[in-house]
Amino acid sequence: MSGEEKKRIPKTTVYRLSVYYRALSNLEEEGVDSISSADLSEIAGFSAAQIRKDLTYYGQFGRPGRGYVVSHLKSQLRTILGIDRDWSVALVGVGRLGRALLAYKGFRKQNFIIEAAFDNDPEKVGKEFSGVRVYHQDEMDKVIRSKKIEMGIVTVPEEVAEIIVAKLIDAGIKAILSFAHLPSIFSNGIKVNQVDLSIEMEGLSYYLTHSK
Amino acid sequence: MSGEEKKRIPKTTVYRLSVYYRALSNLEEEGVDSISSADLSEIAGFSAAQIRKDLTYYGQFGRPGRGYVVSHLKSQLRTILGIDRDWSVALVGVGRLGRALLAYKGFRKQNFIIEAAFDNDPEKVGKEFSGVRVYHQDEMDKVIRSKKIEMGIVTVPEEVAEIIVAKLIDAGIKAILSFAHLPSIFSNGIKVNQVDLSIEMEGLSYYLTHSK
DNA sequence: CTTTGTGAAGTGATTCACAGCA
DNA sequence: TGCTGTGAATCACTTCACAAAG
Repeated sequence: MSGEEKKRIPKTTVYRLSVYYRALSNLEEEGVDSISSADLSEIAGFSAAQIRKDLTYYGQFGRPGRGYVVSHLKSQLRTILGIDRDWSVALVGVGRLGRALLAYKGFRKQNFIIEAAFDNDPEKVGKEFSGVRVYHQDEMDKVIRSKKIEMGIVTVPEEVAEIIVAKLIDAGIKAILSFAHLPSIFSNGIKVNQVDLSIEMEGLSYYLTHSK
Repeated sequence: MSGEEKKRIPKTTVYRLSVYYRALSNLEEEGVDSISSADLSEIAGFSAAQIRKDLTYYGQFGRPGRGYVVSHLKSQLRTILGIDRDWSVALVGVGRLGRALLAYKGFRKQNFIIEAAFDNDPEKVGKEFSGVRVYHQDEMDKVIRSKKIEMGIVTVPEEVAEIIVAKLIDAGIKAILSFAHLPSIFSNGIKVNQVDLSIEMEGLSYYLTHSK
């Protein structure tokens, strides 16, 4: 009754917002405090009209004759993109790649906080890697629910990836980043992001990672 | 004079072909040898008409009344997607994440062969990790050219990522997968894939990884 | 004068629906 | 009968162009 949508937002708009966000972050570091859609267009690689249209789906952030205030627009985009808060994450599979990702600072920088890791190797259970405690896989459901974890990173061998993903979904997780191949479809509306090197060169071009 | 295009192929078609390819791989493992666009639609999550349209941009692979032969279509897609041959890859930054990726078997499975690694730490130069020789970063240009390497994986700290990417481009590399944040635009027509955790949940949805 | 925000126009992508083949 | 391949129709997205605001 109340939540009425105004306009149809194109599917690719949110992706472009993330590009604008990154461009603005760079501009802010360079000390630029205001920018026009025309100038942002040069940096972000989308047309000025496109940028203005994308932004006005969410509000009026600019001022005619002046352009957009970098810090203000950036913070608006943080809210729109949902990166204005922390996301709690669990990592399953504390192998070589798993441990590297636990140590990888990039996640934390983007407000993804890894709260727990899981493995079925008794050697690893109870230990900490990069400050993250490893639990046994049997405890997945319990720990994920009690810590209210929202997202899972899957770095287990391909053979078991599908089972792990099913377990994560059962535990109520809302998004998954998988480094193993998975069947394309999980029905429950869960998004599985698959990190999967594909090709983006010589005229060929498809997404290296995609989401369904 | 000779290379005349027939039809305009939508930008997202190639991405969808990669989804079809993965679905077909699973079907082949399950012993399915023939499938209709309607059934593939169920698995791949795109409409049957969409699937037929996408495929006919590249040829006529099906038979009326019968559908598509899984093994045949799969091999056609391999060719279209450019994954019917090996791609030679260099990895720059033999840190924790770099070594994990060197050990990661997923790349080789997709015909990405890591031919060389680079680091500026004298301790690492000359050593091998997972069978890959580490060279000094000063040798990047020479090694990449002599081994005819086409793609680079960047796992260096964020501060130097931009310089490394510039060097790779100078060395003639055609595609880059970067785990560090980078400015949005590299002009030379090089594709930079940035692995960059973003959000794909609760109505929010943008690409975890994107390419420009 | 500069630049936003936005309806209208134009372009591009998807779905429809069916002729034709197996 | 079953299903592909494809023009035509529909739907979605982007660009144009300009009124209004600073």
